[in-house]
Amino acid sequence: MPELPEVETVRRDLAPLLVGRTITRVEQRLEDPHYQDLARAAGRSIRELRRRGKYLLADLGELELLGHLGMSGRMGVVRALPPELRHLRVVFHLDDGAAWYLNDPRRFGRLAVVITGDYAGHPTLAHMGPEPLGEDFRVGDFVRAMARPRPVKALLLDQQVVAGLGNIYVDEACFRAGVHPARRGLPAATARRLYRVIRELLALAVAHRGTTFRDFRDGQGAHGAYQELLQVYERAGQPCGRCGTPIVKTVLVGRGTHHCPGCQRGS
DNA sequence: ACGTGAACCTGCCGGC
DNA sequence: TGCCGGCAGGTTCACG
Repeated sequence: MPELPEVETVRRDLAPLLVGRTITRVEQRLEDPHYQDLARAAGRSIRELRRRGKYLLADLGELELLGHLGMSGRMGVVRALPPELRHLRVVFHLDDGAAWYLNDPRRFGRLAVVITGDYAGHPTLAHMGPEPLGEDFRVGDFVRAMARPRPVKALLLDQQVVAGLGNIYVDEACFRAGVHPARRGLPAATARRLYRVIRELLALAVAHRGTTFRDFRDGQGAHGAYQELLQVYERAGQPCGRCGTPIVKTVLVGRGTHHCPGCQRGS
């Protein structure tokens, strides 16, 4: 569940359970370079839980705990660890007796304790573009970025252009803006439309707690509702809600890509 | 320097 | 039923 709306949902759910707590013990269940210097978190208290793009950032004072869920990472805060979590990687035990865990079958997720603000070992975070729902996401910068001769899909997946978009929301944003994902060098008017769509789409998805696949539930037993609003993602063969043309699935920049041939022209 | 493709893992689903 | 290939919401590394 790891694009901006899903990570923001995790942040909002976990923050009240984590902020003000002290990490008493760090239990790393698997030796993996994806987990770095975690023992340094022991004895630290969590002052704030923030999000940057798809990263979670726990403020530990002079240190900072960076978290990324990868493709399959799930986090929760529980009184007792459920035995059905078959891929527990890391558990942070808290001073109130609760446990903050990362369960991650594919091990693409990352956790690292760093000096606050020192993202040298995390290039994506170090070069993260503007937050799409924030003030620093400027339409002028975005228009310039989208004028480059790369597929729109590649540019939107690039975290330096705008933070937090992934495969689902890129396809959905292209559909809503009527832009073919393989199109290159967008004119300014089209890029402006896409800019507006991205902000609206992500705000709506956050309000719906993101998109959940299959039967996933997070640590609180909740799940996202945005999947009911998906218009192209995972809808290959189904009629477009706008024009009725069947949605097509292709591969673009190495990712499964969904679009409506009727509404999205000009590849 | 920049861009694309493969690699990194495990689980699940559909087809034979 | 069982095996195999293909695919999955991301990032990073190796190449051209």
